[in-house]
Amino acid sequence: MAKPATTPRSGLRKLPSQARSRARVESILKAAGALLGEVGYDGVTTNLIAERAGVPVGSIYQFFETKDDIIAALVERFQARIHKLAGEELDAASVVRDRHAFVARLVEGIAGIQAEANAFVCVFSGSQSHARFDGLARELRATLIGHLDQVFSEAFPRLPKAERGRMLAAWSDITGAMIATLDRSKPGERGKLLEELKTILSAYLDAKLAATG
Amino acid sequence: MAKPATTPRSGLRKLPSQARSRARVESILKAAGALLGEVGYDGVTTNLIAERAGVPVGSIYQFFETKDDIIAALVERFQARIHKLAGEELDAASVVRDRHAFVARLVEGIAGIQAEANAFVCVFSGSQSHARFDGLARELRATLIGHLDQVFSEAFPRLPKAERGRMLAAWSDITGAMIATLDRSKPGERGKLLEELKTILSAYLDAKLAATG
DNA sequence: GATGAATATGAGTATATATTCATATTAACC
DNA sequence: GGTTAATATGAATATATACTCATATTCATC
Repeated sequence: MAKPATTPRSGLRKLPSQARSRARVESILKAAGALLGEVGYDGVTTNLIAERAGVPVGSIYQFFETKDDIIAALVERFQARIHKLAGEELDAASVVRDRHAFVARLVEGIAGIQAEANAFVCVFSGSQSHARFDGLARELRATLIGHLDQVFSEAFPRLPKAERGRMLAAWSDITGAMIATLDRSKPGERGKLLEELKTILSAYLDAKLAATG
Repeated sequence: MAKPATTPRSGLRKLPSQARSRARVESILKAAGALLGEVGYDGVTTNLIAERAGVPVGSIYQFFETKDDIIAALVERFQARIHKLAGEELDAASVVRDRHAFVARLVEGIAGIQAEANAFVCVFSGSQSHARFDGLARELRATLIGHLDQVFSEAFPRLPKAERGRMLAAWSDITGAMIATLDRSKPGERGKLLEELKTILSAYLDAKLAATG
């Protein structure tokens, strides 16, 4: 009775096996991601998500145990994207070759999945308000900062470890703040804000490197 | 009966006339500001504030109409500080003279009132989740960004207005994000994080100016 | 087209949290 | 020290929101 009919994976209460339900799960995730950007984590209610997704509340709980599991599913996708970026485009050699291009690819990569990025922001910078996100936030840190830390330590061996850590923490904070702004920006501004974020991170990186030689 | 005994001002339901109650209002504000940094706006409950302040819940409502009025009172103090900074230390001449020192004074000025700064962050970057903060957020923008905008337009006339606007918006986002991190940092890290914030804002400003000549 | 499994539905429940209010205590002033 | 206004107190109330569940519908497979 409480046993799910299909083996649960990936934070889903049960795997949607029919096309109909798979589409529903997608619409729920999409609605939740968009709403996160618009009204923030605590502004998001299950009823809001359901309404936006065009499904009744009950359907949400057909596939997700809790509201937070929706966020968690989005974060999982975010992490998958980071892994993909890491494997394909963001290695030590490419930072050394052209660090501004590296920053640009990172920014574009994250901004390319706005709904998931909104979940990242909510968990990453909101974990202090919601203890249940602690574990997820740690994972996120390991995924994003951990990878960059490795790349940078290889690319810039003269930059002390502590400095690198502070810089990457700040990078994440800055990126998170701008992602949030991005989501509320007018369509025409979006591109300019992305350029702004690239400028900020690049200038900051340059300054850190200049300070250490 | 509903009429307050003293003329209400400054968001307070009634002015505390005795020393005892004035101290209570202070302890409530202090507790609320600290908790904002620790657990965020939605993590703050009136019971938590009361407990931390060492007063019963009822006492909060003796002086504040709603929970948000506590935040509003903190924001008011934040604005007062900005006005003070603006009048005394942050004018166009001083940016032109030494813009890194200007940034440093701004950062120190804001970081010097952590409890109030936490309220600033909560209203400034949280207004999307809480419509009731819309007006307050607009005021904050006018106070902080408005002043800097004026100073910068005088100091750097070659920087286009739109660029200036984007930069100041980003400045606020960055500062907000770092303030939040600051509050959760270990005591020993605080100073270094403040330096980091100065580095970021300075490097960004330099980059913008370099791009425009 | 019949049968069981998957999915849909939304009114109803449980819980958390802001706010009140009736009552008790303390200060101020004559 | 008596009187009134200010303040204190926290159990009780109102409300919002996450989540459930009994029932209805749709899908897959024969």
